[in-house]
Amino acid sequence: MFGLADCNSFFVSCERVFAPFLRDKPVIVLSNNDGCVVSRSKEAVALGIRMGQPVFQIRDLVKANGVYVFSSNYVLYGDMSHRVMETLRENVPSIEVYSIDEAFLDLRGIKLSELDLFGKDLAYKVKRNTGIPISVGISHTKTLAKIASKIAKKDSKLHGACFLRDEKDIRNVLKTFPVSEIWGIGREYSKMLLKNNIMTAYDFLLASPQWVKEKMSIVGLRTWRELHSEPCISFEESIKNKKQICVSRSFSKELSDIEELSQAVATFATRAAANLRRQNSVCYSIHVFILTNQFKEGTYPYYRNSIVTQEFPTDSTIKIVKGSIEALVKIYRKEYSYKKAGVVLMDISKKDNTPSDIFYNDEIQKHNSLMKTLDDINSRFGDNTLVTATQGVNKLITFSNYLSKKYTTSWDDIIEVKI
DNA sequence: TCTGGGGTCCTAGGACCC
DNA sequence: TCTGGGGTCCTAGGACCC
Repeated sequence: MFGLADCNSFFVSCERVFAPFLRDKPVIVLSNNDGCVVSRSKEAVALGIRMGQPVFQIRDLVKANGVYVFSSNYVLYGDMSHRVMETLRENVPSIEVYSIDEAFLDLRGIKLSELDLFGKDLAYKVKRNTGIPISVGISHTKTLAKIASKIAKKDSKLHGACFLRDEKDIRNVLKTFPVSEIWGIGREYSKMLLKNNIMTAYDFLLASPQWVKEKMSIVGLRTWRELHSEPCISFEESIKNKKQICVSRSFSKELSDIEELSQAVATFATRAAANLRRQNSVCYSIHVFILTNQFKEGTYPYYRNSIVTQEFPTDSTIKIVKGSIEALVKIYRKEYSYKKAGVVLMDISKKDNTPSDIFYNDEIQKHNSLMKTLDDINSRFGDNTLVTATQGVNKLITFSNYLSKKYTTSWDDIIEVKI
């Protein structure tokens, strides 16, 4: 049996832990730059606020209904996520962390007859230990467990957990479950299925496997089989290394100066390089992209990207910053103003697998020890203690006008809260 | 000038997830 | 005025090789 533990309105729930009066109030959390809605409380959903909706479209609604608004506080959410995962880990043989607010559960060793109660108890423990409400779904496959957790979320009588076991029960649930809400079926496939008169998960179940494969490739077929209780997606205990590492941001104002743009790109490159070293990998290619404001009327969006490939694979911030600036210079045109930029590291491999003679190279050895020192200092004294000269000392300008405190990780904020 | 059959690798684009 | 950021996988088509 597969379990799925899914935090309810995770970012909103994190804010509520430290501001309990927000319980039962409409609350939303915004994306970077306070651009879009990325988390909504039940009450906010009821007001018709959509996931991903741009904030400026709902200004009046927010004002009229006293919706509480937060900028995203990733330091807080990351720490709270960690706490939730710890409680899960203490209670099951192993977990697969699937995203910041979700984990699949390995339920080996728990009797079938006790699983439903076990799920409810797990939800209770997580709420008690962390303050975060979760929904637990349990069934024969990951896809069905996902559905079960959604059922648990919708029906408060289930007390946080739903166990889908018998074939007959599963079919009854699928009959009322919209096909568009199935894990693995997104907007495009939903449209196609609806056109073919497939509205519910049960309708999809009845489609022929040949038809599903023809229309949705083997990925769609896998979903179909999972709904038939045949496990196709396995439990992945270990965290896999990333095959590409991307750091990108929109700017709060448009940038046209190459100096400003270089500082931003150098900052992205620096973060990406640190992530690369954290997973003990090296990369060959550095991909940089820039784009103008795609929403501006009367102008064509300008998008350019370029890739710089290194002679030897590297994890050095210095080399990666240098490469990304080289790439930027190739695509930069001074007549445009840019709204967004990003750096993607590609052709990633494990550092240990790199032919060792490369690392006898003096220069690379120097970079290795320099990067180790840089990482040590930045982890002790904060991320921007040491930076490259290209990056400059100016912080990236982004909006976050509704930021809460770093309640769980910053001494200053903790002291302030106590007072 | 036209003519075959098979294989691999790479890339772009499209779908999906949170 | 204001529109997020970070990933994965699959497929089709082209280049290239023998």
